[in-house]
Amino acid sequence: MEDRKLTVRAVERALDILMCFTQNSELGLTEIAGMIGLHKSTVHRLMTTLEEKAFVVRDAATEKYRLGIKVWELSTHLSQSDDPAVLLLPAMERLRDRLGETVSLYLRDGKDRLRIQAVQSNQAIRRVAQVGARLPLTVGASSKVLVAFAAPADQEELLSDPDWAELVKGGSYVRQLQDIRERGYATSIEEREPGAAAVAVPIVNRNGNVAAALSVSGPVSRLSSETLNEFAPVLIEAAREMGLMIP
Amino acid sequence: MEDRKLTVRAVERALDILMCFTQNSELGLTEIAGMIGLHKSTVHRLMTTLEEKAFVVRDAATEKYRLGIKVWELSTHLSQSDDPAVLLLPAMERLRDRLGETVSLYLRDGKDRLRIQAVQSNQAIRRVAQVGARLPLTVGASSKVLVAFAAPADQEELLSDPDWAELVKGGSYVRQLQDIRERGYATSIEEREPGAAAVAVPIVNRNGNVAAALSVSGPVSRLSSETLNEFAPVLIEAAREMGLMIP
DNA sequence: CTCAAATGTTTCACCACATGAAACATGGTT
DNA sequence: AACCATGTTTCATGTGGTGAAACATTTGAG
Repeated sequence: MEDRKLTVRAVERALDILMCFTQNSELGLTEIAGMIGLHKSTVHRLMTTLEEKAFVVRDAATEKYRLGIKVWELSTHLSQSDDPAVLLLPAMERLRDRLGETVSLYLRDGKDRLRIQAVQSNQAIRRVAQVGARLPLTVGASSKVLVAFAAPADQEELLSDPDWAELVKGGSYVRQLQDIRERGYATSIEEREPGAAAVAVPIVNRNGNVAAALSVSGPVSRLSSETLNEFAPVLIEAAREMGLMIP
Repeated sequence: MEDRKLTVRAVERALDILMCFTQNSELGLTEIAGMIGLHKSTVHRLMTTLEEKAFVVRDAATEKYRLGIKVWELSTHLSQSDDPAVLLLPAMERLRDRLGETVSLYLRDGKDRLRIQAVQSNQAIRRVAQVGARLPLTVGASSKVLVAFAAPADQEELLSDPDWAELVKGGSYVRQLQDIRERGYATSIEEREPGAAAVAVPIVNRNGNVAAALSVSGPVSRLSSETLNEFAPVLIEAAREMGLMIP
C-alpha cells in the first residue's frame, strides 16, 4: 500500500475479463479464472454482472460465455469522424492498387501494436492481414517505426523496461532506431512471420505527432531488400498525404 | 436487502457509464454523474479505472471522455460467424433492389429494439436508417412484430409492466398483436417518425425462434397502406429464406 | 452402475475497499 | 476580483466485495 489506488479493483477485474475474449471468443468460468488468477466464485459474480448488463452472453449450446450485444452496440457509437481506420481507407486502397501488396495500418497500444486497418493484396499469393490483431512491438517493420518515432517519454518507458532488452535481439537495437529515424522508414524480412517481408513508415498528423504506422507487406519471393527500399519513397509520400487527413 | 445480490455494484455502475456513450460520443465528468445519479467523486474513480484500461480516452482538446481503443478491439473479436447482421446482408440488398426502399434488421434488447443492419434505398427521396440505433419497442411495425412473436414468457413480462400500458395507445393493443400473429406481418404509418411508413415481418430461425424483425420502410408518399400490404408477401418469402441461414 | 473429477453455483464471516461528503484546485465568464 | 462550473484529492465510515468451503450438477472412466 505504498501509493494510493484511485481506481476500482472490481471494475479493473471485470475489464480484464472482457479483454480475455480477444484471445478466445468462447470461454468457460474456470478457464477465465485461470487466465486472470482469481477464485472461481469471484469470477462467477463478475460474470453474472457482465451477463446481466448483456456485455457477455451464454451460448445456448456450449454453456460458455461470449461477448454480448452491448459490446457491439458500443462499437457502433465509436466516434468514426476522426478514426484513422475510416479516414485513411481510400488512400490505403490506392496504395495497394499501386504496389499490388497488402497494406496495413498500426497503432501502438502500450507494449503491443494493433492492426486497425488492412487492405489485402489481390495477387494469388498474398499476405492476409487480420484487422484487430494484437501483435508484439518487438519485431516487425511497423514495430520499429512505432518505437523509433514514439514520443521521447514513451520511448524511454519502453526501453527502460527490464524485459525489453531480452526481447529485442542484440545491442544494435538502439542504433537501428537511430537509423530508422534518419532514413524515415524501417524494413523487416522474416522477422515476425516466416516468409513475409515488410516496409513501414510513420504517419505524422497535423500536430506533428506520430499517429500511426503504415506498412506494405508480402511474400519474401516478391519483396527483396531492394524492392522494399524502392517502395519506401512511395510509402513516405503516401504517408505524408495521409497525415494531413487526420487530427 | 430482500433478495441477495449476486452482482457487483461497482461493475454495474462502470458498465452503465460505458453505455452512456451511446447517447453522446463525448461526455464530461459532471455530465456522466448527472446521467446515472452518482456523486462526482465516485464517477471520477470509475472513469480513472476505465481510462487506465483504455476503455475510454480523454480527448486532448476538449478534456472530455470518449470511448477508447479497447472497445474497438473487443468489437473486432465479436464472433461474426453467426452474426445475422453479416449473414443476412446480401439477402437484404437483394430485397432492397427488388422493392427499391430501405431495408432494416432489428433485434429486441430488453424493452428496446436495436437496428443491427440496414441497406439504404437508392432513390432520391429515401429514409436513411442508422445501424446501431436504439429505438422504442412501443411504436413502429418492427416493434409490433418483435412483441407479437416474442417468447410467451418475454411477452408476458413486457405487457405486465405498469409503464407499458401508457406507452401503447388504446386498449386495442393486445388485439393488434393477435391480428399481427394471424396475418404474419405488421404495418405502421407515421407511427414513430413523421412522414415514414413501414412493413415488418419476423425472421424465424431453424430452431423455430424469432431471431429478428425485417422491415421495409420509406416515405408515406410512396408507401400507402395498399402498397405496404402488397409488399408483405415479398417480405414474408424473403424472411423465410433468411431464417434458414441463421442458427 | 459406481465412483471420481471437473465445472458451475450458493453460502457465509471477515475486513479491505468502495463510497460520498467535503475540501481543494483550476479555468473560464461576468 | 468575485464567481461559477468543472475536475481532483482527502478521509472517516460501514457497506459490500472477497475467497474458502460447501453444495449441486454433469461428464467420463473403470
